[in-house]
Amino acid sequence: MATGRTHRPATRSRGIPEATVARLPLYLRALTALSERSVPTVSSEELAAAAGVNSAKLRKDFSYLGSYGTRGVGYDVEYLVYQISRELGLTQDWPVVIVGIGNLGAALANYGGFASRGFRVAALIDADPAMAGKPVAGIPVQHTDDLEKIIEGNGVSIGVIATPAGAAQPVCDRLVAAGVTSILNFAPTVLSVPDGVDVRKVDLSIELQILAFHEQRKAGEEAAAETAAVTLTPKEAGKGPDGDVPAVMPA
Amino acid sequence: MATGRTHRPATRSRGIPEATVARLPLYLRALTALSERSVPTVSSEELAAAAGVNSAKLRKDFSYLGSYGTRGVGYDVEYLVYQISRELGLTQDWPVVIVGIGNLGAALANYGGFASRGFRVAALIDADPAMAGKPVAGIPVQHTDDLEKIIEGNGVSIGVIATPAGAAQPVCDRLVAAGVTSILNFAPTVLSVPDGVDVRKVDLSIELQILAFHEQRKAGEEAAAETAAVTLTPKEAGKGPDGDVPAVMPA
DNA sequence: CTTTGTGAAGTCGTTCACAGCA
DNA sequence: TGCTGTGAACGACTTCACAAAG
Repeated sequence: MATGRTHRPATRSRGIPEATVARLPLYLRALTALSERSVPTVSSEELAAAAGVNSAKLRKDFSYLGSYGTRGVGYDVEYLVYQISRELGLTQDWPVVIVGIGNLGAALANYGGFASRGFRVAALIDADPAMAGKPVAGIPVQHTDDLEKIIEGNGVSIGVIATPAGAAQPVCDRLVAAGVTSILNFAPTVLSVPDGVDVRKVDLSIELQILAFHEQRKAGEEAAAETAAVTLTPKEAGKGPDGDVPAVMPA
Repeated sequence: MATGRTHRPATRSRGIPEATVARLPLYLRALTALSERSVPTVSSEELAAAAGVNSAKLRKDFSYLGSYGTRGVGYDVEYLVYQISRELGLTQDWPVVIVGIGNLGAALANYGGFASRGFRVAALIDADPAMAGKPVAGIPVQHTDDLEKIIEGNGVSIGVIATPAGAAQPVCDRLVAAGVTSILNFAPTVLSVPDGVDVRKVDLSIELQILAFHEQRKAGEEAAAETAAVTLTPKEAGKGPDGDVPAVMPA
């Protein structure tokens, strides 16, 4: 997961498990596609396949929202779209600011997926005075000096941080002080925020590292299949599983 | 979390839980920062704070790797950096290709976090013939036609998909056929891949939707605190928790 | 007969709390 | 004494399997 929450003791929000909440957007996306193809109903089996989960999980997830299906038939697509949208709070408009208009910030500003789901890019903010006034994705970039004014003037409660790592915490502090209570962080840093503020992080490098781990493991398995138990029995080959002796030793 | 795996029955790789693997890059980042400041040792408490987790979890995580600490003292920073790097497979070089050089693809190509951790952008690939030859982040973009040649010629096993949703599955199929076994997917689609191929996805829109859910909940709680139990008892207020009556009704 | 909704069982992950070691 | 390493308790999430409903 390129993602994860920070802080906060995993409270069950309105009785809906966090894991379920994280899948609702997935179901919504699949349902929207069906809706566009004018499909009237889906079974849990079909929808689960489209969303990439198994059907038992999907039914359990939906059971937290209520009894929205019809036994022997399935789920009404339009109705489910509405219910999930409402549950996720997408029936209202969410003004969002993006701070840090580098490559990534510009990519985010141009990303179509925002607008389509109730999110509106209310402002782009950057610390570089040379950027000020320049339009990115049709929106003029504003200077960091006006951050508080922008947040308060637009009633923004969701902020996206796409600054370099060093700038992230100060920006975060200012966003929070100005009233932002949800932050999506793309900077490779741990942000500390007061209680009541949600932080979600996306870290590209972390995702790749997780893939590398599994990739390495695949390679190791192939090798192991060839050399098939030469010296050690597969089970219990000494404590700390060392490969080669490292150059550095512990104190 | 902006992330999540697709397919595959959550196999415990080399005995290390998936949840632990996902946190190793976090520890590594914190340790690298300490290393740059020439800090020789850290306690689980300090390191946990820097990584944004609690110390019990950190110790448990490390216990899966081996006994790398010293009781009464803590962990040797350099030694741990080495051990975690090795465990994640970062002591080797991972050539990576990025397919789809739009705003996001360009941002990824320019992202410094890759090179710093053993990942090397081996090639940039785009379907637009007009892009071919143009340098992005100092690397010339190549045309999709040569995808297989590029993958095989560079021994690439990790691919990043940053194409529009519609192009993602075909691109994925070609990557896999050419030998890629790990994919980082930024396109908002569920990719289907054969067994043995890992897919991780990053979906910006999904992250925002999860934030919106919690944001909405916060607003609801404030309102509830004011109107304090007017009509319904907090517990059991009828089955499906409806807000307003929807425009569409179920079949 | 088909497909949902859900208790019960099972699996995985986190936290506690303390024995063990330096 | 201080801090790690870890069994054991706990809690969250998933899967099973079937009763209930259309």
